[in-house]
Amino acid sequence: MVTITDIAKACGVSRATVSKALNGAPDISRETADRIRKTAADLGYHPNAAARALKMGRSYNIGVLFSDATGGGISHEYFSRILESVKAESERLGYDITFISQNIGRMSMDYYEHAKYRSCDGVVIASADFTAPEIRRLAASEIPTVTLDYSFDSCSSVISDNIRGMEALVRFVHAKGHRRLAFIHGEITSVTQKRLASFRRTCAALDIPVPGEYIRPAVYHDPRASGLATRELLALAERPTCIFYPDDLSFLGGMTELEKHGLSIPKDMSVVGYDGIPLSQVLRPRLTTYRQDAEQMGSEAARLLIEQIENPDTWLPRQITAEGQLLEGSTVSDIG
Amino acid sequence: MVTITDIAKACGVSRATVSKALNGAPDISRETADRIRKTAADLGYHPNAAARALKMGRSYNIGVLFSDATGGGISHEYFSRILESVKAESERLGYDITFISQNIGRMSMDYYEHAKYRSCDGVVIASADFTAPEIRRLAASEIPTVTLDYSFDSCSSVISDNIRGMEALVRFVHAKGHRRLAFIHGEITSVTQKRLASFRRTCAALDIPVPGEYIRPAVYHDPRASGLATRELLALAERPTCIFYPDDLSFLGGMTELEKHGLSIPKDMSVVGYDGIPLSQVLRPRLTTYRQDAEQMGSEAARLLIEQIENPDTWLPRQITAEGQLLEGSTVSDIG
DNA sequence: TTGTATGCGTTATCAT
DNA sequence: ATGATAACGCATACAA
Repeated sequence: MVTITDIAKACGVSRATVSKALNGAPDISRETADRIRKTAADLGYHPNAAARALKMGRSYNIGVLFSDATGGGISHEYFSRILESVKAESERLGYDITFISQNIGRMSMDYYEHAKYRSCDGVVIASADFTAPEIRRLAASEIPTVTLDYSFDSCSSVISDNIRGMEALVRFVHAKGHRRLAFIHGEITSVTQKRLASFRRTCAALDIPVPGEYIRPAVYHDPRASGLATRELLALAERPTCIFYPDDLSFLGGMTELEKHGLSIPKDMSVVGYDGIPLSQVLRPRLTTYRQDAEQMGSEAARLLIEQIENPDTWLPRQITAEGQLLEGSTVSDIG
Repeated sequence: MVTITDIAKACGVSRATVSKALNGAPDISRETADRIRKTAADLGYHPNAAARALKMGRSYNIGVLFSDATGGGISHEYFSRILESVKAESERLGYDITFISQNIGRMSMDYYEHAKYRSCDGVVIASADFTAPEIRRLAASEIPTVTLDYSFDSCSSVISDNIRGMEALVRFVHAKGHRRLAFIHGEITSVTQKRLASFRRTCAALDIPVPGEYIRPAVYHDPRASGLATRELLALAERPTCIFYPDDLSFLGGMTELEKHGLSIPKDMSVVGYDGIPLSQVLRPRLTTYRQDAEQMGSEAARLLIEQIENPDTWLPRQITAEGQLLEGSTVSDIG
């Protein structure tokens, strides 16, 4: 490994001078600086992140938190796209990313401790149980933190606009003449609560009654659970005319169930999804759904975080809502 | 931040003693060790990874390489599942993972340099252009490296058994009576070459002729490209009776195109996919495909790498092939 | 069994 | 404009 000492020797200067030259300090002569930089390049020098982190207390490393337990695993398209754009934007701005977890090996630490252990300059909480004390501890700590799809008032956050997204879907379906809307929802999280509340509120505003039996619990990204909920809805004395699914993937479970009953979409039953993953748009009929802009959310989160890291004095928490977009497929019939 | 110095003061011993006690050195008395460990816990002590890495030359951090450019981005289900299991297994064994890339911020370094910069103990190359010089440099370096779906003879690797997988699919289709098989393939990579070679070889073994026009190029995970290829196949004077798609997701593009032509699956056209993602099994009809065990591959890769890191002396490169499994859906008609 | 001394690679302070 | 020196937190060879 080539270190500043090697460069110092090669150039016949002190290590201090090398360090300054490499970091563009103003008190080094033009020529010396150039000579040092050239030698560094020739020797293939690159700084040692550990030494730098130790000395400066800055690691240029940001932690990313996916608490898999909560069902928001990396392998779900929505989250993996967020991860990908957080990664891309962070790297563009000079930061690496490391996953933060609990229980690394046999030493147990919570998220906050793990982030400290790795000297993370900041943390992005992408998916987690935000009510858990370990998460709250991290969010309340001195480590700059940005949350996605949830907001603590002490942290910046990027929120997908679930309220408006759900409202747009309900209004669209209403405009097509539907008055019996069933809603299958995922695990109760703040996102779920927002969508459900928005669903109810919009229905109320449009004078659509929502019988209790039209609201069914299921699980995000679990076609089987939504298939089951679909079956229950179909068993009702008065069936809904349109079913809202927790997400696009879950809809596939419903699709199967509807086919089993010999019902065709949208002739016999209308459906809408949520997320707007690419898959939803290659299905036939194209799924009517609401697209969340995961890419934008990820890069926005990275930018917010790094801005805070680099300007701790002028920083104030900001909430950014990422607007989505209604994708008008062909799964809602016009029964007006 | 609480350091060993704080503990040393609190316990009235030297820093060295604390360090030894905490690392379970054999030459510290039972009681002192216990006392020190208790104080450490009370004070909420956790080691500083940077200091430790600097001193020991070991970071307990492994680099993961996803060269997005090559189409193997994190957001493709196959890769995100590999990532997830690499992450889980690494954490279980006491290692964090950090993404390795080129051009971090404005300083440009190649993969090898990036890994050195972060003192990675080892690297998993999950998806990359293995012919690129930067990749070869990394693989040939002194940094322990494990590759997925490609093997350098100096590195351990975990390979999905594409040869056997494709053979299984061809034999299955053949047994159903099909003799006109079309093959749509992804970008030319070593994986693609293996599948294509296996396809051709198995067809030859079964006396199935493969006209050149039945082999069509497309792009992995791109339904549109496969849709196009499908259209070309349908335009042929003599249509195939079964189409092999590059992967399950790509099949969706073909599905759309077949529907446009009023062809139903599998009555008018049989199809098979590859990957066996969950989606393929909730579609109706269920897709006939070959499941790659991404979870096993990821955790196997992590284990191989860490084994090498921790036993550099006894280590020898190993190639592990991960067996998959034919998922017999209902998209291949019996025309025997 | 415990303590002393040293250095990992870097940056920052203060002299020169 | 440049250099000597200390310090970041930790682990280890060696001394006691």
